[in-house]
Amino acid sequence: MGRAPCCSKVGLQRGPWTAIEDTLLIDYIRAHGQGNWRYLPKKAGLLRCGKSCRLRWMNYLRPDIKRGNFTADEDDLIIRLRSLLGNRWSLIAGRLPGRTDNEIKNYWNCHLSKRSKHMGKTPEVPSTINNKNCKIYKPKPFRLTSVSIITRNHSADSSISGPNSGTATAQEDKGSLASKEAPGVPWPQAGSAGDAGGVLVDNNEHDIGSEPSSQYDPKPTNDNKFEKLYQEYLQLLMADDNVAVESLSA
DNA sequence: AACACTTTCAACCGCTCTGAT
DNA sequence: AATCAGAGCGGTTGAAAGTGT
Repeated sequence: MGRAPCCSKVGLQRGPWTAIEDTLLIDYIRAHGQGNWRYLPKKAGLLRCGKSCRLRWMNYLRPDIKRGNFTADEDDLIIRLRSLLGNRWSLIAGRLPGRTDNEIKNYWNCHLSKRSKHMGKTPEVPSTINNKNCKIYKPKPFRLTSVSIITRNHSADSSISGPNSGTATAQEDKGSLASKEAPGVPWPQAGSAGDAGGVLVDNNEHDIGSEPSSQYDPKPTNDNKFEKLYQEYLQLLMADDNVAVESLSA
């Protein structure tokens, strides 16, 4: 499945972005919304490849990005989530409003990984996590299709993924900014599109969920069953500190 | 003040995914 | 079924900033 590079590097600007470039990108996205990254730079008058534009927007220019130091709570959450999810930074970012996967990844590499070592905790991901009646297998990341968007709060119409969800599908991205950041839909009330992962099994090791068959399996075999299990998984993830504690001490 | 070393983080790269044709 | 375009993810890089000597 060979394909050409995302852009011809000839004549394209690289390296740090200038204020003028930032302004061009912001203005364009404000007017036309994000998506179509391949053609966006041309239309916006930028000598950048689409990939570079997307990265700049996602990691730096987006209005909802939170700046400043990580709080102790965020530190704790990152450590716990990483112990559960591994280096799935986009999934982790989906649970930290205003933080980007890149930022969290950098923060982990610079601060938290060292701290974890100092504390004598092994940040490595356990193969399984025991909890009461079920285990959660280390989830494999997969991109979520529009079919499998499942919200954290069960609301029927809240299938709007947070703007922080780096795993939104191309289809979702083609929606306007306005639709994603609509008033009254405060991020992050809905589950991040990318954070649907994990497989639940019962104590007899029966797979009661749907083991993704490939690294990015987007299609649960049974939507209702999957949704129920996924909600359980989310509850465990969000509410049960023991999960993180056990996983760290495993 | 000047230099060396370390840390931080924005940006890039390569890969794999989904959806359309 | 095969191919391609568009997109997202995670690992890595390297320049700038910070710190120590």
